[in-house]
Amino acid sequence: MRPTTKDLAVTAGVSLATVDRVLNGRAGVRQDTVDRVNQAIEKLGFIRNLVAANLARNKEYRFVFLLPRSGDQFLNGLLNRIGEANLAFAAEMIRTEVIHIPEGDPHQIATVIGAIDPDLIDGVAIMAPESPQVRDAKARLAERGVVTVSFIAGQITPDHDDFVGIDNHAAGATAGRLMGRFSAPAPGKIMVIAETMHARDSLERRLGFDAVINADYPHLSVLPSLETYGDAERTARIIRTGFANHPGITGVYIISAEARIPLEAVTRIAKPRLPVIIGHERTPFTEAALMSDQIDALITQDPGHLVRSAIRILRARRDRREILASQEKIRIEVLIKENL
Amino acid sequence: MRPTTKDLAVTAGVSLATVDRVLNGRAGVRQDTVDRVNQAIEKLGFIRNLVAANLARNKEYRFVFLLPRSGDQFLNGLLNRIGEANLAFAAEMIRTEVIHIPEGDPHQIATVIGAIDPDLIDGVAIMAPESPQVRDAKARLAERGVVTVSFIAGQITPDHDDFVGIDNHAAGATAGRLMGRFSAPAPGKIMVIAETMHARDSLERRLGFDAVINADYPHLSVLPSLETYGDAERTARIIRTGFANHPGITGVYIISAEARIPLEAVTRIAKPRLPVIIGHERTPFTEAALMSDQIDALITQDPGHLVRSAIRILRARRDRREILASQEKIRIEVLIKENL
DNA sequence: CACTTTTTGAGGCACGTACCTCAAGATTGT
DNA sequence: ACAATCTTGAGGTACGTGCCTCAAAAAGTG
Repeated sequence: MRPTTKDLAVTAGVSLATVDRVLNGRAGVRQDTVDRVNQAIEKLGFIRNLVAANLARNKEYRFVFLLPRSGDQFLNGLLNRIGEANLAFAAEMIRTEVIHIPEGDPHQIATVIGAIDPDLIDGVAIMAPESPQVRDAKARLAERGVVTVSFIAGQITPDHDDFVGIDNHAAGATAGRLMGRFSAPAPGKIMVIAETMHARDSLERRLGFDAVINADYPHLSVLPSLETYGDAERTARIIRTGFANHPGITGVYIISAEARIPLEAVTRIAKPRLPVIIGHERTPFTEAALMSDQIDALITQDPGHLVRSAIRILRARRDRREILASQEKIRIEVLIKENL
Repeated sequence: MRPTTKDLAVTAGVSLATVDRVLNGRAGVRQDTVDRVNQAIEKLGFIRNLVAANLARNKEYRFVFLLPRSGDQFLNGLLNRIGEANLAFAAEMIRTEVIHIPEGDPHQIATVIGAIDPDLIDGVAIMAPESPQVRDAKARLAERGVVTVSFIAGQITPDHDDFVGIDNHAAGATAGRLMGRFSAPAPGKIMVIAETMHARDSLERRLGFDAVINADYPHLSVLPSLETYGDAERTARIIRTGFANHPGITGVYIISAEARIPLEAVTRIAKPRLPVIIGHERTPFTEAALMSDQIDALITQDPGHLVRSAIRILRARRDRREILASQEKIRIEVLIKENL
């Protein structure tokens, strides 16, 4: 049988009350008594029964995902996964909700973060671009006892806050490697399309991409990034101009999470179909594009894994428990038609 | 607050005892009473508090992984992950152990499975090649109340048993696609190396691989599979012979989970380094090979995910609970240097 | 020494569910 | 209408831990 607090008490030669004081870090226990209890823990291999502990606390974990409002397919996928996770974790007394934050304005985002009530919320997963305001708001939240994680986007991890998401430099490098290997060994130009290059994520992906291409595929030249600002008309215009100005384009790399608008434009404009097209994230649209050979590869991160990982980390931090790092590492996945 | 059994009793107009009878499927309750309780469950959105339920049952889940004895790196990785999972799941009253089974002989494997004591073990994850003996042994185990999953290798999923692992046909097809795209658009021969082609996994991978190559890369021809039987000397010999007999080999596909022996032989024998080498599974050796450009891509399945998924499925089946399918789908991962 | 302060023990109630017993009520068959 | 059977209620104990109170013991103070 697993040792219980009772066994601990007997082994350490103290009472249950003292064991409880030590286990929960309450004051008023002499150091050598603390040591005796810890030795007993060691000796018996005692593991606190979280099941019972949570029951006794009658605790419910209340977590919030702060996500941008935009309704693109990647975000919709995330929302679905959060809904699923809410069901799956219900049996473990974890409840999650989503709060949508206005895009762009760091002050507004900081305001929303500041409005989190520590009495109602235990932890927050924040998906927001890096900014001093957000950083400060998170720090204040942490002081008030709410744990936070940076979700997909956001800060370079400071020590007191975990990051859930992929290494975007490596993701870009992965795209670069595939672009290089999929391309013919002949000169060609690569068009790069992003929603905006003001986001750290896009920048890092671009850097990773360029690093690989420049190092190993010098016959390919990467054009300056085109920015769509999420606007379909603008996208069509700049892509059309791009192809007009740069004959010899053999590949396209779509950096942003919403590949639909750029890919549709490229498919319409570039005839015949370019040798290599690579994008990011799995959505109903990109999946279909992969199946119908409109795109060659996708670099993705699993939204379900992202969501569950964020929840697990929030809970672990809340309980001041260690996390199983290998489980929480978000993989950069390569998707082609065959392993969809 | 979450509704409890007490709320259920009040809403349904019955006693706690009756609620308990319905919830746990005990006999002796009239159908319309059952319906009333179920309506109350529906109405309140009652979710059984597993935390409390497991505590009350004072149950410990005892699961076993039946793994081949062989000490290759992939298996070692699995063992490590099982150890980790054992720690991570300890707080949830789940204990796992590993039993090694003799390789090869279906009768012996069936004997080991038959020796599982239903009073000591709640569930078993079995990694063993398909065979009638094993199938029967699993069926008998199921009758005695032990849940099972096929782990990585094994049976085509019958209805009463889950499969944890990747679709090997798709995995082979993925390898084929990468081989095709990474290769120059010129005639070439592909050497295929497997430990044995008697295992269903290898066969399926080969079929998937061939399907893609034949369909889309007719300039490549895939040679008959070489079988190493895990023997280093034999491996070196047949590979040497292979290269001697077939000039114009431009790629190698290593099917089996243990890529070390074949890859070392290929690296030693094929000079200059072949244009494309593709293998399976992430191990310390293949990781290093990827980093040092001895191999171009790996098709992998995450051992940690495999182990945790098997455990979650065993627990869910044990509790007669549904699983979250999207979480348990094992992805076919593509690993290159950049997304290691 | 008496006195204060700190440390410890003993015990109890709570969390939500499982599982048990016993008796009372309802329903059935004759 | 009777007994036999089925169904339900009431109440209890248990799981392992958290958290509380009160008193007793130990340690430290002057």
